[in-house]
Amino acid sequence: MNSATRQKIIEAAMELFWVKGFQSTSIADILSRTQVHSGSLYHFFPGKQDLLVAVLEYYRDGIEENLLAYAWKDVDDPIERIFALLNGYRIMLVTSDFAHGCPIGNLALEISEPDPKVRELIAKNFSNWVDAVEQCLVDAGPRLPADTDRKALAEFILTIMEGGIMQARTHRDIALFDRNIEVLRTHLDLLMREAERAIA
Amino acid sequence: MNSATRQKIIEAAMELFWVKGFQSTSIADILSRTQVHSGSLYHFFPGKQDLLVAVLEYYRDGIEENLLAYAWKDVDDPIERIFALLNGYRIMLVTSDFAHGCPIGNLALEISEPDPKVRELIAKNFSNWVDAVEQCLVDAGPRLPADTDRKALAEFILTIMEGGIMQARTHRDIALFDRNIEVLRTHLDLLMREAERAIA
DNA sequence: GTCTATAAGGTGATAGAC
DNA sequence: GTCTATCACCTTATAGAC
Repeated sequence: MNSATRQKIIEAAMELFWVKGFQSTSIADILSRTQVHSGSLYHFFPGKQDLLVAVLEYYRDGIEENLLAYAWKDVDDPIERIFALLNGYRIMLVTSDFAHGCPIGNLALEISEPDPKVRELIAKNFSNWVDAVEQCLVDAGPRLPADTDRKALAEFILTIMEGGIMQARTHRDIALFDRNIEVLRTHLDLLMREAERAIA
Repeated sequence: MNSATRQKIIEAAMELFWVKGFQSTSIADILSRTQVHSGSLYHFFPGKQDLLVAVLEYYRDGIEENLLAYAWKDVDDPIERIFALLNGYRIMLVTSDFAHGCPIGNLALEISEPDPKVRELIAKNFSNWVDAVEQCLVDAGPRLPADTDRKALAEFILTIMEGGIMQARTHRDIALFDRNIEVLRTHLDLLMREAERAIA
């Protein structure tokens, strides 16, 4: 069942979990931001954990239209799509003055003893992201060496995004992120050069 | 000023922050684990934040003897020292059944509005780690291309460590970490091959 | 430096009228 | 579905004797 109130709660919780984290966001924070009252919130969500689950489901269901469609609307080249996606996170870091990191990555490290449902939803969010990047690498076809493990490389790219955000936020310096992306660029260039050599 | 009680508190807090996170660790948790009473704890640490600062200073001051000396005691080759260091985190993940991630990385993402002292200490812990890896890359000398930015590459390696741990913990599957390290290995191999070609 | 007792406020969650 | 009122608990932190 869906309703405007329910949706409003999810979106407020999403924003607050993103910026403050799950533990540091109180139910009172969400109530005051939404102008919803406690009774309504608990009508939709039996507990705070259930709200977290709903937020993670919302991310999971929206990756295509909220993230990928936006990042890729002007980019067709599969390799450049990867960098366009990464650049989306860069813009988010800069425009939020480092308040917004990766919402999933934050939760992944914060939730130490997650109930299985939460952990699996975080994992699913990661693997959907990895699948999308893997598809780019598959679409790059013979530009990469034939024996390149494209899934492993896609996981590697998620790792770089997460680690790059972590370092950039900690130092409050986007150059950390940029240098990480540059090294990734070097790596892909080296792979593509290898592939060219194999053909020649 | 230092005392056995103070040290006992720091070590308990370190372990608890590591496993449960900072917010989720209560003062009562620390008191019950140490058998110290509230009055003593607040005698040494005016507030919970000050305890966090002390823990981060403890990490910062111990990186050489608690982390590097151990990881490198049987390894001299500078490139292999990097993989030995990374393997230390791998062992930690496996032996703790994914309870222990990177203590600094966890805090880096959990603390959203850190007071400046906390953020700077986290940054210092990161940069000390990066400096150590950078030194390995410098020591690798001509095995890497002359124009390789060794600082940027060291930052990249920290990123991979952090992102690899994040993914492995989320999926509760060490293979995620291993595949990340394998791609890094490929990257360094490609760089070393480039360097050889430049000489020839 | 350590102990006991306790304060002051925030937390997630509930009851029950409407 | 929404509102008000409120509970029971846990949190960080303090007071003051020893």
